Amino acid sequence: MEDYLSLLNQPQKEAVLNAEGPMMIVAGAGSGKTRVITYRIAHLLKLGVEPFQILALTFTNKAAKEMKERIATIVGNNDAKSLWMGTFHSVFARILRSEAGKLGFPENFTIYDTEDSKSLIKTILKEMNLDDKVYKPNVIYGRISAAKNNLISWRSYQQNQEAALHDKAANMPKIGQIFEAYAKRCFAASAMDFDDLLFNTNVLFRDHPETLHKYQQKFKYIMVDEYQDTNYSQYLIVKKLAAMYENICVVGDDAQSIYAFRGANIQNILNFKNDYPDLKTFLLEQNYRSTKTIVNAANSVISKNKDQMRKEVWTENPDGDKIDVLRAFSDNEEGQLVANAIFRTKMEATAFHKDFAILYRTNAQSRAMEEALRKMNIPYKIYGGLSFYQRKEVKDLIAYFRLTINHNDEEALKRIINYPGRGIGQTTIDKLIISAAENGVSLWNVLDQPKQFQLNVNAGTLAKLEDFVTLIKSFSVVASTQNAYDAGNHIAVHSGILKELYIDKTPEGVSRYENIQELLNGIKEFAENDVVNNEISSEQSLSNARLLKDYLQDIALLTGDEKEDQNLDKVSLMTIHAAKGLEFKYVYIVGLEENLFPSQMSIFSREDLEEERRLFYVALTRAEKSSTISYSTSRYRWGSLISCEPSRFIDEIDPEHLNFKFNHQQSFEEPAKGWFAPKGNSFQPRKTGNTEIKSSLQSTTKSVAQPSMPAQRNLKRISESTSLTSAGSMQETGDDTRHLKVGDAVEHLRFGKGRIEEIEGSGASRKATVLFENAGSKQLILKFAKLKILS
DNA sequence: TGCCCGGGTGTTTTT
DNA sequence: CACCCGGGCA
Repeated sequence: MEDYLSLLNQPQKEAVLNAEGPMMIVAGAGSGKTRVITYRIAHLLKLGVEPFQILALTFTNKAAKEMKERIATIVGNNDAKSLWMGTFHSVFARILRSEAGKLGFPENFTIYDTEDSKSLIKTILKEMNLDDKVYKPNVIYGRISAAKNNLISWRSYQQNQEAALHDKAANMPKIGQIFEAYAKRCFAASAMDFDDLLFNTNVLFRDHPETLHKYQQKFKYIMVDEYQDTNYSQYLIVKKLAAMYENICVVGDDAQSIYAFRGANIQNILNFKNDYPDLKTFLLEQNYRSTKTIVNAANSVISKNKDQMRKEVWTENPDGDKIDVLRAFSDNEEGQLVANAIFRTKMEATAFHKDFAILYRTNAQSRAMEEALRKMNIPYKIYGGLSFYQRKEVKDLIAYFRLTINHNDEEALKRIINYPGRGIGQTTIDKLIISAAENGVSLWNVLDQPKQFQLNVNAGTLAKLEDFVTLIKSFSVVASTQNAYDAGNHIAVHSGILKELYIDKTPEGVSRYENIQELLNGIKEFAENDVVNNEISSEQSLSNARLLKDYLQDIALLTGDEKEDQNLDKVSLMTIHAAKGLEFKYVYIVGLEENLFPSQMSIFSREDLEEERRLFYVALTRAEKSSTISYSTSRYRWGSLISCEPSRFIDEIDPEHLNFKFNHQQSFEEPAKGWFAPKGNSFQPRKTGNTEIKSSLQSTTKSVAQPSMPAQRNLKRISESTSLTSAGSMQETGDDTRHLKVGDAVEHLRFGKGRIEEIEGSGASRKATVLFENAGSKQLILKFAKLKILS
């Protein structure tokens, strides 16, 4: 710890030594940001600051964990553990727990994840008799989330002209009322969603100045990492907490702001100096990670952005290789090209698999990459996607835990009241929900005292409900008297979940059973660990055992598989967002196509496009030795083949850094001109061609094999493994409907004879409105409808 | 009450 | 294409 200053360059050193007052560290990509933060904390401790007086906020659990570990190696485990370091959400969830009473919440409140939130919204829509085709739960969730991130309560939302106009224009004028119902239901369920954790922290600090004061005094030194990604709600929390000492240090890079879509406000960092006139700014511009080629290429891209702080990232590292640009003719071929390149590079450079990463814009792109890697026996690991805690069986058991700890947890209750099946059907649940809503109480309240809340069910059902209540109550007793593992195990057994999964001997069922075992193992590990010491936690007042409720708090905000072994020698696959903060020797950025990267959602506004460009900047700068980019001229999207154009971002790289490699040995010949649909249009089916054969094969196999095939799963396997040479023509699936026009007579397998009234769309999404003689008017997607043409 | 089928819909990105 | 949902049927 003594000689850490010698490891730092001049601006880094200055930033580390500057302990007091407001400061901003603008850290270019690869400029040693984490090193500066960790050493700065070490330095504060050396100056005599107590670890529990330091608050360090990050955006991901991963970043927090990493930083804690690095600090531990410098200052030792004990000090590192006493630091208040974590994500915004986890730190303020912890504070909210100890202050919950002030907001009318119990200390054991539940944290709703996105799935819970959307499910609650759906329930509310049903109750309000709103069509979820018009009121899309996703959109509503987004609106409510955005409002909360801007500290707009449901009350102010309802009075907000702008919001009203927006919702009216979107044909959803009742979002304000849904918001209100949602907020009240969360409260009744003793639950907070992700945004509530920040929103309610703001409420706490606004309505309870003495509480705010307490934390202002406690946190003498505050650091915020990735400050460019803060939203208004987070911004205000930080500002209030720092108001007393103004020992606030924010670290970030405006060029790497990539979370505006979820409310992050890049202006927070661009305008930071307005809040603190005597702000000191430290610029970290020397890059230690990447080659000159990569640094300069990234600079040439980001210089196209208007909203940015002026800075010049540079490096003393060698020039390195140029950036290879690969072109493929299909998404599958793109996977092959990338897998081949990885294979070759690994051989030539004697590198490890873990030195490689494949980065993409959307998760859907991982499939083609996976397939190609698997074919070449290259081990890989996908980050993101469904995490362990989001699997159905894991969520089911955790729902039991949640309900055990917080009886009011509506989403947990709905999830398990009839799982495993105990004869409590949808009708009964609907009655429960209605009764609860009418009386303004939680579902549990109704369950617990059905007579008092006029629950109208027959005696048999009532007995089943009573059994369920008794079961959960018995779990609560166990959970408060036994440690987390014993309680968890007890619940897994007596809920019937373990048995249910044990009986299922399909591969999926076995895997589910194993997942439950793994979850229980995790709890065991947790229960056997020492209680972490911190002075606000309520844990101390209880015995030393770690209880189930402690476990729940621990995992509520975990997303990824945290305990993933970093030493596995595997190629990493992840979205660019997930790659932020990471580095790899060799990086492959795939899918550089217009409407994919940049995303089609972003190309209408400069701000959105600039965010995409920053995303590309982040991707490029992950690489140490080399970056490779690839694109495909066609790709499957929404089930149909579309043609693609290379991304504008390729053109934005200074061409002196690029090396176009367009050789094609391993795939089919370049198709003749006109094979693909003209620009922007969907691919028009033809009778020959790789992709077309494949899709008609699938429908053929399906219609032939269906009667004798028990499970759909088997069908899929067959269509995948059957040789392409056996492909049939399109005849069996219906006539060629490409020249179909209004007025034509057609026949449908199920609806019978009818006449075309209207045709819209093109390619795979081409739809026809058909008036059938007996079945009325239907809208059909021609690709799937299998119409027979009669006239 | 649970399964099968067809239709409809959706893809940014995450705590 | 893959997933979800609702309707129809056993």
